[in-house]
Amino acid sequence: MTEKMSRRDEILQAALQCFSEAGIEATSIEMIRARCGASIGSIYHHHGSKEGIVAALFMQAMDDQAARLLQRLRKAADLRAGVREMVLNYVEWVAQHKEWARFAYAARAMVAAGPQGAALQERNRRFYAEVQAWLQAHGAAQGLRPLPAELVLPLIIGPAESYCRAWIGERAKASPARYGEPLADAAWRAVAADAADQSKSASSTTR
Amino acid sequence: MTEKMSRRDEILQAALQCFSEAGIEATSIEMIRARCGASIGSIYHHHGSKEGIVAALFMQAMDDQAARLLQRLRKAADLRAGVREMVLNYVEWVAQHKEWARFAYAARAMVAAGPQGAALQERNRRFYAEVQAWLQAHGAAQGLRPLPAELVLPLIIGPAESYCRAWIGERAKASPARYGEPLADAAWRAVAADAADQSKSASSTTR
Amino acid sequence: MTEKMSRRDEILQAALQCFSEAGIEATSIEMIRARCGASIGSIYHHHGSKEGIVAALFMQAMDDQAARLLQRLRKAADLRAGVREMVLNYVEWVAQHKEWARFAYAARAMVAAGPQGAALQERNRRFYAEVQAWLQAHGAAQGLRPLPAELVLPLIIGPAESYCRAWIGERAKASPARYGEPLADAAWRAVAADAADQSKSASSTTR
Amino acid sequence: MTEKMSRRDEILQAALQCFSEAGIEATSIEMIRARCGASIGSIYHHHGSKEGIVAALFMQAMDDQAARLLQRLRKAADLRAGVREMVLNYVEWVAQHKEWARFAYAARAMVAAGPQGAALQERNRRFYAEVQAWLQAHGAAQGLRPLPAELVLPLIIGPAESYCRAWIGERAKASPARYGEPLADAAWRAVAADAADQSKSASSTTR
DNA sequence: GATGAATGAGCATTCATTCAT
DNA sequence: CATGAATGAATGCTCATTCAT
Repeated sequence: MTEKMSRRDEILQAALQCFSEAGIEATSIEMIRARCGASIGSIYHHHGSKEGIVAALFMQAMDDQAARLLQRLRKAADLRAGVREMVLNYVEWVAQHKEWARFAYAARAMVAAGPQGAALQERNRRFYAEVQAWLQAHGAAQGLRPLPAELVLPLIIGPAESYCRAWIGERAKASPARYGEPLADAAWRAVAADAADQSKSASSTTR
Repeated sequence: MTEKMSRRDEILQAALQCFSEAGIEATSIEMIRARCGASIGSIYHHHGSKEGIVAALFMQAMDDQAARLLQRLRKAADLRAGVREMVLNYVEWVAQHKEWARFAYAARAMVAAGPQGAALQERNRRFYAEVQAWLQAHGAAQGLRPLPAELVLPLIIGPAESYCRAWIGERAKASPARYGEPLADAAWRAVAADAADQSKSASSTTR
Repeated sequence: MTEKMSRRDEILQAALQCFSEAGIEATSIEMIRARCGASIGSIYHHHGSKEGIVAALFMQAMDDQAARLLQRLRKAADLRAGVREMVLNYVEWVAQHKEWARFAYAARAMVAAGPQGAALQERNRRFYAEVQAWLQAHGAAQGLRPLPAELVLPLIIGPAESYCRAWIGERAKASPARYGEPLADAAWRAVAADAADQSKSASSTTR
Repeated sequence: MTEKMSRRDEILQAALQCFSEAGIEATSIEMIRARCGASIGSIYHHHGSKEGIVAALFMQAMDDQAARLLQRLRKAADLRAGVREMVLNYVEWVAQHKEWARFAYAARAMVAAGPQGAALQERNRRFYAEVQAWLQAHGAAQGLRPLPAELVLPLIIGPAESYCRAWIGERAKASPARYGEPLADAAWRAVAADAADQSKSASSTTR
């Protein structure tokens, strides 16, 4: 399994480790080369530039996270379960990919400002649309309190993200995976419609 | 007002603008020099290194934000009001200091990893202790639901931070200041004890 | 001859000329680059640092001098001839390589204090051991007066070195090569056993 | 005694320690300032430039050494005693002033190349003239073997200098002061007229 | 005599990238 | 596809020196 990785992916993995240890800017191509054993020329052949490596790793991270979420949403019964999956998926992904997550937090601004910025924007647009579609299809109109659209995801993911950043930065000890449930509960309380309506909407998403 | 600024502070202001426009790594000392008119030697005389400039600006940001919050907390009547002030202070500070906030988000990891890392940690420790003390003094034991301590601040600030980061990164349009109330409400719902207990504890916090 | 020199050696030759003309500290990488036509990157590619250039040049000088001496010693018939070769080899090498010698006098302290210091010490240890072995094999026990071991080489080479330094520093006019014989005679008088024993030991060293 | 040192001399002593520890080029004015407590302005007031400090320290060293030698020569009975004093004075001075000696070896080239170069040359000329005069006055014409003038001092001092340099560079362990007598004996053998004449000339310097 | 903020030319070194083999 | 020598612009930083107070 691990034995068969393409040269291209070996380079990405070496780069990820370097980025995580030293930071993106402080990592030189030479450091990546020393780690994966490839030649400088080979690295450029496969990725074009340092920025290309960063963008590829970042896009892979976003895609991996999104694919897992959409899969989990498909199995979620109702709105509350869906919100729960969003939070759990987030904390579990970060907990399972600490280095990759550290890199992703640091790389977003860089990728957004680079030549892949437009592609990233488009990717995000599509992903958010899918999530919105799922929410609407599961009764968001009644189940969620009326909120500015751009506030919904921050309310759901914000606390999880905030804790994960603290964990990544060694300012919090416990793995985010341990706090999935309380974070999911809080997310639901943050966005759910008033208590009176919640039981109704949660039980009958079709209406 | 602007007329009377020390050479030291002129340098910091010029650096902040450069950092915000080009990013910290992409800003050279020469760019800062060109902006504030000081000599390279003077910059080093006052700040020692580029890292020293970053650390000074970051510490000032943290201190400014913390000082404002502690002042507002002094006027907050009860637990709910205190939580609200935390959120409002956060979004308002970011809205009023967009460049400084952008810089702060980018600089934290750098400062934490640098020679000022220990000083930052100690500063944070003291600040969190003050906030915790305020919360305890205002009935957190009954008014807040039982939660891991390291989760409380992420739950309160997380959504605000998440939205602010989106705004800073031009992924959200409206000023965070406009969403203070809904974010404060959500924060309260995330951490408040169950409705039944809330009225009790809220009324009993005043003494 | 000059046509076929590796880029690495071209850089060393250019550096030697710069060091000799301006001094080691006063020579900048840019000066070396201008002289040999290589790029800055190429210089660093081949030598790692300015200190690396100095160390390489110094080690080459020591090796060149040592190799020549050991070759001459092989042809020396007896103890007196060997001492004579040591002195002659020293003054002739300096006379033939004035720039290299000037550099070597200036560089020793620097190399000894640098990362190559240990390598230099080991190299010297081996060289002195070879010389001592030659002396012992040629009857040093009887032919030389009893002297502290660490005094033998200073007694033999000291006057030659002292004069060479004066010549290099333009405080003496005549080429050291012209004074080989009187310096060799003096060296022998300095270390040879008393006259009565000298003839004996000198005649018995041949086998 | 030590309590009463002029600010000027305090600076020189601090500079000497810095030079000895870090090397002349690697010592900055700031390092000297930190060591002696004077201000940068004060250092420049007293010595004009870094080169001025080096020149002052070097000239003091030469003067100190020369004054001590001339005093000892006044008490020397004959030629051999004079040669002995030259060697003993040299090794004892170095042994007693290790830092100063280390500095002097490193500084000579620098001072000779600087604006004080002419002054140094003139100083040396006068000193050598005095030594030559003493030698002539004590029968050098008969007592010393016929040698090129520029070889006499290297022959006398060379071995001592060579050993002292090794000691300063930590390549020899024993204090040069311990080897005064063997070095003085060797010096005499190196320059003295043939054995037959030696007793004569040594016993009757006036003829 | 003393002070130390200000100056700015100059330096060693790094590093992403290219390209001939 | 792979290699690694070559490139050279750009950077953070040092440090001797000046000068107004």
